[in-house]
Amino acid sequence: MTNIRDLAKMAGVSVTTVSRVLNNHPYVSEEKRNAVFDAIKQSNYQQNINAVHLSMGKTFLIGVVVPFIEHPYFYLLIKGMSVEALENNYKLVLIQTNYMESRELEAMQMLKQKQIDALIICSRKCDWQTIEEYLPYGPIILCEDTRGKNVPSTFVDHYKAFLFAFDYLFQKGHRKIGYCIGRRSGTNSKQREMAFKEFTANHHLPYEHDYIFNHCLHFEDGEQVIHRITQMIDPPTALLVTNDDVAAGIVMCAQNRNLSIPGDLAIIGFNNQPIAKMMNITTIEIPLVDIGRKLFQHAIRQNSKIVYDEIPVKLIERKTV
Amino acid sequence: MTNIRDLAKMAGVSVTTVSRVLNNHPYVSEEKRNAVFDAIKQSNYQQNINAVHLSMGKTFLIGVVVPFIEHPYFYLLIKGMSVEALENNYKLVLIQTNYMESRELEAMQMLKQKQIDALIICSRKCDWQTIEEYLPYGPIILCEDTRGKNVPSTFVDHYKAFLFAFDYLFQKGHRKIGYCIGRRSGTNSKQREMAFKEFTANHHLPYEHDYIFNHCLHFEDGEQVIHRITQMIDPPTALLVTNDDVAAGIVMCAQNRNLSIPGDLAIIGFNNQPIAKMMNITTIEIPLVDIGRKLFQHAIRQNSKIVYDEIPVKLIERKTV
DNA sequence: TTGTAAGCGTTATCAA
DNA sequence: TTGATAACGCTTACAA
Repeated sequence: MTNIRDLAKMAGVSVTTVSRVLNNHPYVSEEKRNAVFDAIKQSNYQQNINAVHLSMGKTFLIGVVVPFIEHPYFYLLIKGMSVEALENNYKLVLIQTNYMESRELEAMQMLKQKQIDALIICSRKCDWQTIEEYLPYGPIILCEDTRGKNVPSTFVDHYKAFLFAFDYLFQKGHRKIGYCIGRRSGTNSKQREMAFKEFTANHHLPYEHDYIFNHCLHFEDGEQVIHRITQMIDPPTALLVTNDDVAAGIVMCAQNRNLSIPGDLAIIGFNNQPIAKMMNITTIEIPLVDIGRKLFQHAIRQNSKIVYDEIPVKLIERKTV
Repeated sequence: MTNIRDLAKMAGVSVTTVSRVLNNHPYVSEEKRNAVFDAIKQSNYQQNINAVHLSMGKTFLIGVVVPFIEHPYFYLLIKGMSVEALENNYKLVLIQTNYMESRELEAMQMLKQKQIDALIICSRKCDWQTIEEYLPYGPIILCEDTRGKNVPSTFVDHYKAFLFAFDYLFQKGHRKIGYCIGRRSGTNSKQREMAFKEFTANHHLPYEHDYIFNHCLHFEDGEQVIHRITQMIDPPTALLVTNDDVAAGIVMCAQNRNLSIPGDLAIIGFNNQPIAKMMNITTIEIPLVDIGRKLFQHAIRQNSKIVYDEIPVKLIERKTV
């Protein structure tokens, strides 16, 4: 492997001059520039990017922490980041945690070790304190409401969104409303639970634990929901479902069981994924790809001013309410 | 930032000794080892991993080329790779190409520049020659049949799989069989087309171009398929669908249009995704997560012997044929 | 406009 | 068991 020094020798110039040519810096005579180019061609030279990184203290790598990838919430976020990464000449390093804290720590370790320039945490298990501990080592961006904390974020106010959706259903006459989430202990889900408490309290409705359906991630999880509902003595008449795949699964299963939607059960999905459009599911649009892009932009932003980027959501009325 | 030299000074030992302690090498007295540990604690020292990489000529990063991530074929492959990456202490660098050749080249450039130790190409646009050109710079692994070529791979013989599925449908009495694919120009789809030609020729059936449905990637694409079929004068009576999401979409749409499945239209999906089980779709199981793992193993395998890793598939009979 | 030389933070060789 | 010191391949003051 020929290196920059060999190149300099071949071209009869200094290493600095080669470096200037390589990086398109000014102050190189046409003559020498060409000499360098010739040498590059002859030698089939290739920069060792690690050396560049070591020298510059930067890798153009952004770490992305996700629990898993096989879920629209995460792969749509990643999709958005990918677009932005491409445009800014960065690459994404994927860190799949499966919600194991040790892997989240590993990711932060990478930041500390300077293997990545910044870290985007899409969802986490670890506590706030841990994150703060790693803050000095580089930008950490979160996809959750961090207002009041010293970490930039792009997020949806799920408390607000849920309250809005509950009210909408209430106006439509529903009094027994439940919801489906992926992971009860998540930060976002805690906000949703707060909204649920607030809503039921405001309207003097009972706070029904049974109306909360956990572990709803994919289309096929809709089956469990319908199954449980049909077994209930006093089932909910409306459901907020935090992703459209699950909503679609619910709608499909309901059909098979002759449960009328929205007659017997009203459904509001989330995300406005293509499947919601196709199946005519009323949904709350969350621009996940866009959120991914913005998360990434935070990650590479130079100015150290912390930005909390709340993303508004929008109700798309279709046929399931 | 304190570095290894500072550490050496603090501990009153040489840089070499510090390095030995850091890497758990033998030949360090307990006394000096402890001195180093103390220094590490006091200084809050953190290795700069880029320096390590430069020195070792290795990054423990594996590049993964996918056109996009929001598709089970790709996210399940990635999922498998992630598992393996974790176990072997590697990280995955995601390169989303959207089938732009320039991005594929960029990925191979990363290999040449030694930013990644190996490259896994899950699907590609570029031609074979381009890949061969980059072969000298590091391991490139493909997820397609590379037998006879000098590149390791893990793959499904889609020619064989299709032929098998066609025969199965033929035995069930079908004479008008079509299929749905994601991208007609892909290597795998070309194999499938060959199988289709072979099958129709063998059984003296007409080779119907109309029976090939392109651009079928997601659940919602099933709608188009059903739409086109209902418009046909002489529609197929059975369909091979290269992914279960699309198969599910087809089944669901058919229900809505009072098309009986399998009465009017038999369906065989691919992958055996959870949705296929839930919707009782007959499918050809392809262990994508496993394939992802094996692809990764090739990528980090030391021995230079080229391995072609054909993965067998399995018919899962359910209710759509 | 050019070049020398000092980093960047490690690992690895070799002599002691 | 230890430690100088030379790589690794690049960028960037600073001097000329």
